[in-house]
Amino acid sequence: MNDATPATRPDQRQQDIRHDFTSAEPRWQAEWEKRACFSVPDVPPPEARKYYVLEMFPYPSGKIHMGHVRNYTLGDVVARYKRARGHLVMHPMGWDAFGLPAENAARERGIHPGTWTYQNIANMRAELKRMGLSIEWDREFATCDAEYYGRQQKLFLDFYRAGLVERKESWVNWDPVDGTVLANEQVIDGRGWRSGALVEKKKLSQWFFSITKYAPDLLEALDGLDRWPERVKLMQANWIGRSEGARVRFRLAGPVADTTEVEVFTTRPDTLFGMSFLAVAAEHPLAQAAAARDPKVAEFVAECRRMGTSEAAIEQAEKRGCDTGFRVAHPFIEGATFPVWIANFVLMEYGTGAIFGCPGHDERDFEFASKYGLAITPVVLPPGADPASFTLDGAAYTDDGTIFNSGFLDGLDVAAAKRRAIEALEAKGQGTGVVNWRLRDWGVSRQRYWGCPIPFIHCEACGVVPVPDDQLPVKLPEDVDFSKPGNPLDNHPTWKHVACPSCGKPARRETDTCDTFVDSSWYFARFCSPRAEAPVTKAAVDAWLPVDQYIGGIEHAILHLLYSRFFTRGMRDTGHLTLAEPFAGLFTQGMVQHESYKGADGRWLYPEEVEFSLAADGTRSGVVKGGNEPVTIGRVEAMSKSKRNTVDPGAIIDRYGADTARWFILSDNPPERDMEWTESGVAGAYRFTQRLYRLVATALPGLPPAGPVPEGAEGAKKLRQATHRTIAAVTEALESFAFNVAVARIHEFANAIAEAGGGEEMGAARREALETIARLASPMMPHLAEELWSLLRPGTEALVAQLPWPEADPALLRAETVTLAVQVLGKLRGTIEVAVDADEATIFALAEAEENVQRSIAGKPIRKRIHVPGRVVNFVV
RNA sequence: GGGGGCGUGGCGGAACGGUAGACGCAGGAGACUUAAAAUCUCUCGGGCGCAGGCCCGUGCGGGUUCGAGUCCCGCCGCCCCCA
Repeated sequence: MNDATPATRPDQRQQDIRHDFTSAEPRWQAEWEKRACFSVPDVPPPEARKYYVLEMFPYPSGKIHMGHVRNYTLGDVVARYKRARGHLVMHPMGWDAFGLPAENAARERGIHPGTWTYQNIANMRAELKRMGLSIEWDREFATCDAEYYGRQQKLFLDFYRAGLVERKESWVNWDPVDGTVLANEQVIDGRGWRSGALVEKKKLSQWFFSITKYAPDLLEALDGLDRWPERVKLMQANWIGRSEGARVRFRLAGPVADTTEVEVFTTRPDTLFGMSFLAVAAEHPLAQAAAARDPKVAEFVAECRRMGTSEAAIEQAEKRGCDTGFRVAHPFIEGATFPVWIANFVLMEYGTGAIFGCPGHDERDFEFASKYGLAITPVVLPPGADPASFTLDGAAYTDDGTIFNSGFLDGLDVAAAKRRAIEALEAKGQGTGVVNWRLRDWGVSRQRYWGCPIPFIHCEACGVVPVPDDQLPVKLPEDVDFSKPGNPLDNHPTWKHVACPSCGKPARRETDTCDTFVDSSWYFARFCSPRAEAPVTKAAVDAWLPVDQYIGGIEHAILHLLYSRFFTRGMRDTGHLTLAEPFAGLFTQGMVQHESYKGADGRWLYPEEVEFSLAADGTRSGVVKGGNEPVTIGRVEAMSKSKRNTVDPGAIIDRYGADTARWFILSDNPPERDMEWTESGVAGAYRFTQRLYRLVATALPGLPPAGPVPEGAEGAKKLRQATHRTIAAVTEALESFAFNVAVARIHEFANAIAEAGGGEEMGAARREALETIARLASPMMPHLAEELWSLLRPGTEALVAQLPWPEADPALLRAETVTLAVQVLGKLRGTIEVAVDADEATIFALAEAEENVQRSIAGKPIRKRIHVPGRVVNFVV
């Protein structure tokens, strides 16, 4: 290769050798489909090693975006790799198809939500298919299919019968103009996002899944999820929010109406002796009682109500309070009483709506007590502090220490004092140790059309009656009117009027539909037997679940995953399946980002509207294409339609092909991080696909037929070692999701093949190398791999998609010699080449003799010799 | 405010406590072209030196170690989650 022959200009000829991805990619996609390469049975044979790969299914917005490309490429690499490793791989795809955008389209453009959704699905399916994903499309479904949501209704009813569903009153955001309930994110500055009307709080009867029943298990089981990212588990644990503490009953010094006690929840019963006040929420009965007899208190209570009630708002708001005039007795200190205040930072929804204040060891209490001149008594002594002289220095002390000023708790540490205090409370009958949870029950009622109808009927005589199983599915009506405000299901003239299944009298259908998080909480189970009569087939889910590798965005780290974990438990307890954890392995990918561009007038520009140029000093600038309007190159940020910094996957595939898009997306950086989509990066990936093709195509005439590789010349052995080391390295990289490293190793291997040249004696080793590189690249560039394979093995039956993964020959992984770094005092002074089995004395002698090492030692005595086999020699002088 | 994570060339990033910067992108020089594209070769952290080579360098300051990007302590900055 290096002995150039200018007269014939070999590269001139080579330039015409090009991989025509435009025809090749659809051809191989058709071939995979024809051979049903990716099909698996609902119930795998007992000897099969099953592997379930799943990416979070998309919302059918109409077009795929780069985030989808990244997500599905990652999953496809795993699926193809695991298949090659001999697993029976299930890799399905479906659509998270219910939700508000379809109703918005209906309102704005008069198109039916169903029509809009199924059109979008058709578009997106075609786009996904162009990516060459190894998906079993026969398992496809959309959550808006009656075949799907009907089974969901069956699960809903089973959960109801198992006591996992309840109906209770709850506050909602009500838009009085649109006549709809708004999600929190639809309320902007207290106004409805569409109508701009002031949102009101309204109490409605709503459906709830009793997720809190599983709170302890949902928390504890996180420990067993060893292939989940730690931070996701941490986020879930925080969300579930277990806190240990005590309920303490304080006797009122004088009864208030019929009330003689106030119950408080606290996580710090160890600090009870540091109490200086008791505080209740504005909605608390005691606050109401105080308000009733004192207009000033009433005014304060009303003020609290107007304030935001989110935890964040409360954290930031100034701590304010108002004395009720009531007093409570201390459970431990005989004869001591403390004032009862109303405080704006106490929440009625959390715990009991009342707290006891210990300003010495709680920051909020400290702030409150300081402001209103309430007593501050320290009862926890920091390590090393002197109890006689210790004072709090302008802040609460919240860390561990030794209890003092606390009677029978004195001398204990915080944890021990909590236990003792609870024992004492229980002995006196004034309290109990309890566990409190932050997790609330899951409200699933939505007052919308495009969702799964909740299968109940309201009867005046019989109350809430479940729809009998044989009347499922409760289908959405087709003829709906979106011109009126409110829920179209409720507005529908006939749909909701039905006979009560119990007494037969006229009754009314439930018009609420399910939160779309319900739809995505069990789709992974339905994929195992997507056409089954029951929601799932037990033999299928028991065999296929859990999902071995689940891949999706970090934005679903809490809700979707938690709800799915809940649903799986619910399905277990209603006999549908037998496991608790649906996702054994979880991988969360980063976002796809791009530079953003603005025109001279500040309008956002699409990347394809900008023409770039490079100045002599390396700075890049841009102008609007076809003119000279200057462009401001902005930050690299998440692709978004509003900033127009998007790249259309369809256009990329048109121009470079799916393999190039996949290769670039994998090569740029580790998949858990945010990646930057760059035009030059894609171009580089494209160059590599062509280079690989050329490497194979030009070598082809000189290759011997396929067969065993003989022991060859020295050069051949080097190439064979590179081949087998690359197999080992790529395998390891794929196993650990280091796809960018796998790509780098394949690049290096391509360089090694090119450098090895094409001498006659190299033939068999060269064939082995080229066949191997095609196969190693196949999970990432499946079409090109097939194309290369068909060149290398014309007429062969098997596709790369059907071949087993290459095996590295251990004999070729071993090296005869190894390069050791030689350091003097930890600084690199040279390297030596030694036989792998050389003894230490030989190695030290050789290292010491090295010219540059000699100079560094400079005749000084060597005090210590360190040898790390295969790595380094270090002399201490 | 609490919790978690991350800081390595111009850029994305490699690196079981053991030769920092693999691989790619961008850049530079050259070859082939009338030219461009494509392709190929060389170069590419900073400084000193004709060179052999030397010094500095993984956010900053300490520490542990024969040896620290990696481990420990304290800062600074950025990101995420819960508020």
